[in-house]
Amino acid sequence: MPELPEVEVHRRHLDAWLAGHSLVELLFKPAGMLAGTTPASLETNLQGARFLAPLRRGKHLAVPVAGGGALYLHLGMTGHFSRRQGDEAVPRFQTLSLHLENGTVVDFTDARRFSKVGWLPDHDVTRYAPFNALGPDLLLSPPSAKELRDLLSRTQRPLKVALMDQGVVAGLGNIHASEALWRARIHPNRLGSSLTLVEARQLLAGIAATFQLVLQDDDGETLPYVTQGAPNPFSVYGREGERCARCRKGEIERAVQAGRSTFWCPVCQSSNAG
DNA sequence: ACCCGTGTTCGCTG
DNA sequence: TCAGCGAACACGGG
Repeated sequence: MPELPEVEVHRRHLDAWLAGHSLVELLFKPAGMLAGTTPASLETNLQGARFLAPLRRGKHLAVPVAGGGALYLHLGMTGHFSRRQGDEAVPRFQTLSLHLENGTVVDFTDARRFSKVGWLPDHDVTRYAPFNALGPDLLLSPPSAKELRDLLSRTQRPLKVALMDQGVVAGLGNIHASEALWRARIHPNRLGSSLTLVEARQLLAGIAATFQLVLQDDDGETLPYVTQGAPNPFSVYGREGERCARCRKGEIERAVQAGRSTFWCPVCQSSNAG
């Protein structure tokens, strides 16, 4: 369930579950593979591996292994990690299972199978694709307002679309891009090149706040996503036709940009809709 | 049965 | 070169 904050929650889980532990058995049902990785090469490289502290950049994860190299993971649309004891049933949608020396098993499940798994040849994963193509990580090393404005000023695309380009800034997906723009009171259709310094500052605050909604709510298992049957935790996402919770005047609108649904309040976010 | 979808990539067109 | 569009990937859920 992955945009940056959800992936960060998964990284914390992997840190608690994997770091310092060794692999005794690998079960792998090939889903998407990182270019250059084959199932056989992954199994060879992971044989008996001892895992170190996992790292995240944007929505990408890497778990370095003692002695060199790292397991690469991307959750796609529906990737999820869970943990069980070795004698418990294999979860539905399993794509990867890491059996550890302490008797626990860490499973990677992915119903929709858009996830990717791979092997990176070095601990310095940022040297390699896909890490080397990412813009600044919006949680770990967020740009300054000026840097963000400069990054966005290079494009004539709508802000919502530019913000989702992982090469511009890394971590925002379809939900949090709409949410952050709503918090910053900026219309999603504004061109990246039109963003002012003040607006860039508002946008950074909006991004931080929208991420915080997920990170502070981390109870270890459930993440606030709309598809879980829980009430929609978001302010505009999935709320087309509803009254804006902030101004109580606008009715949330929905439009498709770059093939993805964008939601916004036409009253709060009216600035130069362009 | 139909439509939608948290991500990413590729090909085509203007 | 850039931007926009549609499709593709594969499958569950409303």
